[in-house]
Amino acid sequence: MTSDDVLFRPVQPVRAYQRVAEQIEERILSGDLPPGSRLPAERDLVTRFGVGRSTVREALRVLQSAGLIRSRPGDPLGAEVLGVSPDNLSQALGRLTRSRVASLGELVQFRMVLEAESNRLAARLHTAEDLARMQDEIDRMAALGPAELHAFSEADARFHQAVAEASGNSLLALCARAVHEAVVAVIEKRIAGAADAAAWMARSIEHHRAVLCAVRSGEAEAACRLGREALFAYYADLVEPEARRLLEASVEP
Amino acid sequence: MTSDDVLFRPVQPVRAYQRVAEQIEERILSGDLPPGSRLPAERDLVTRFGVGRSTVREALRVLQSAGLIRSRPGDPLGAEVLGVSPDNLSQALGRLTRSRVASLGELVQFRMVLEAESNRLAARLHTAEDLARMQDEIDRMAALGPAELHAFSEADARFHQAVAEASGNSLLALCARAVHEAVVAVIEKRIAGAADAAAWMARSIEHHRAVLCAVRSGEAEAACRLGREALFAYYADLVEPEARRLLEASVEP
DNA sequence: GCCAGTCGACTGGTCAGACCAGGTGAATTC
DNA sequence: GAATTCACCTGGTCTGACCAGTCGACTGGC
Repeated sequence: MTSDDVLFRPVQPVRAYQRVAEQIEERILSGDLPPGSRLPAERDLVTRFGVGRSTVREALRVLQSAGLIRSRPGDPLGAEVLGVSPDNLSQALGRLTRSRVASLGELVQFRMVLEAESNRLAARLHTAEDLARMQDEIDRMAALGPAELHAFSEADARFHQAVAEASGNSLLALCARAVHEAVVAVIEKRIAGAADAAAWMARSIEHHRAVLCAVRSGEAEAACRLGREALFAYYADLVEPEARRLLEASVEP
Repeated sequence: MTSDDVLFRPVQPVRAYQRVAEQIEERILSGDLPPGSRLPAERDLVTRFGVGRSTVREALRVLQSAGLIRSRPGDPLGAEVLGVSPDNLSQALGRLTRSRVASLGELVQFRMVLEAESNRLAARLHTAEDLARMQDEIDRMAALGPAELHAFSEADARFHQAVAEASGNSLLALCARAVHEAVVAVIEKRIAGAADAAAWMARSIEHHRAVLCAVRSGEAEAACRLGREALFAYYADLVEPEARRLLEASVEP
């Protein structure tokens, strides 16, 4: 009796650089090499692992492209351990959209899902500090003039970030941020050409106040619905026409 | 008047391997190098880019670790272009959980969000082929004995994959798969030690039938709720006790 | 004594050349 | 015609070298 119908699995050769990268990654993920600590110099690693320098360097490149370490030429302390960051996540999402595997419509719909759920959970699990952070960002947005669109958009991002973190799920928050970034990267130029920035900003502030109100009073479903509707209102006209149907399926009650 | 308060931004030197990697990545993402096509040999790239071989190799390592290409020693055709894959996504998610940035509870809750939304959208947008695929996988699961847990779990994954693809949002499907894989990677050993595999499998099939039924008849909210409840039922006892509160906030109506 | 400049010993980034094991396909042999 | 051999090319690895940049200790002048 075998729980699998394959007795032997095909085994692919493991490259030397891969084993080096795995060992170092294991040390980082296990917390043995905390963020801020330093790796030994490359020429040190060469003797420790018993491999050539190119092998060590390829391993370090892999770790660096995963955002786990950062190296700077001339640094006598060696490469710096960065720990796990969400940059890799947003990078992967960005690739998916740039390669047309995922369209802008799908990206926006995905953001609707994440933000709506963030709102719902935030309404149930928020703390007083969370509410204060959200209020702060709204105040900051309200204080900005129509020419400061970039700063406005950053405050907007921080507001949504605060909501996502209030949800208590850091994974949700990280993904929401990555998707937000990906959407902004795609759509930034289109939104900049919009006609009446002032009206758009006023409406946006209005919406954020409504969300905060729903979150504060614990109306989970209302907060959830508000998030969906707002994204639909902002982006429905910017996505591909055939993607509108997708978005409509998401907002329809 | 500047929309940014910084006139000059700090500029970090761009490494040679980075520019090489960017050029190749650009070609892949733009569709210029479709999946299945081949990159020139390394020694070719050396002359084309005018850099050393180690530089080319480090660039290829970065692309390979991002899942964009795959190289095999001795292949006279050169590295193979794989296109964008979700492997990178699930790898990043796995790192987040392994490094305790995200707990298992958060991972499961995130999966609840994605699957519930997949169910909801699938109920609204499914096609006849989608329904057939789901039915197929349920039949396959029902035909398996209690000893074939691994095959059962794979069919289960394919069922959820079919639902996610029926949602019409490929990004949602990719992320759902990545999260599913990450959950399985963490929890596989715990679930294998569960007492009555047969009862567990029967209950699982029952649940999948209920989801399919709701999707087929277009009951979006019911399908959504079923997804949440099922995940709660399966995993609530396996996550950290303090994470139960998170999950309860997700299922509570 | 203190500060500024110099210098040397590192660092990572890059290159060139070499060797190896493995795969391919054409030439060779039966 | 089929099986075998073999030259050639692939990616993987190692070595040794050089460069530019960084840092710290040393040394000069004030």
